[in-house]
Amino acid sequence: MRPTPLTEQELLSRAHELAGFTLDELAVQAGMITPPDLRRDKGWVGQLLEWHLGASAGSKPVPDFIELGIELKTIPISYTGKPLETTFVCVAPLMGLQGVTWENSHIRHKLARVLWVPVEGERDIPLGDRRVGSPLLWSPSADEEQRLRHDWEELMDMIVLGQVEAITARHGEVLQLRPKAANGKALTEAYGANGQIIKTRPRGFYLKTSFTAELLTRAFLL
DNA sequence: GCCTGATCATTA
DNA sequence: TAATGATCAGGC
Repeated sequence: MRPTPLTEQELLSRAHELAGFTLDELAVQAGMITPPDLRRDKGWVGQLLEWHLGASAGSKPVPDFIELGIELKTIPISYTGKPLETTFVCVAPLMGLQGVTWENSHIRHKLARVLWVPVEGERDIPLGDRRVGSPLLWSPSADEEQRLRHDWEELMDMIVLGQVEAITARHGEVLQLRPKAANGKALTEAYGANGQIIKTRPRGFYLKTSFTAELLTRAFLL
């Protein structure tokens, strides 16, 4: 991959340089082969952008740009510029929750500073022909953080009370809790309704498309 | 299994 | 057609 950017400005300007290129063009530069589609390569676009931007973390549980504390997120965009998918943030802790607060939560740190890179995502555009858009370096506004915190506290309360299996994607205005695993057979431990420990599918926190649409729109209007 | 990168595919 | 629940690949 390219050298890791040393400053926020360097990272942002490098991201701006990618705007307008197709994924095929970026793949050639990276020495990668564009897959026919994303059915078996769901993370390919993210990995391609990681290469171009010099993300350092790889698959480690730390920010993509460790030194800068910045997380990289590619986001598939429709013809009208709206996100086509929810955005996975991180796995939800289901055990060992004593002392966990919004302030010290994994998700809050993950979302503290995010470099959003929109990429055309309509399925009728061949993968290699999709173009990269203009990047956005984002931190939650006070209002956005308040809404995130509200949903997070509601969801975590249910988890602590042993109600994880009663949570659906409909809970939360901006943040969802949904299964996150290789398949339905993956199981992890969680609190049960009667204080016992149960086995359940691992869950992840996802940002709803309406929320990420707002972010992109707000930045575009400014 | 957990974590990274996410999108797929079917339903409501 | 948007949203939900399910799933794919790779490294450790």
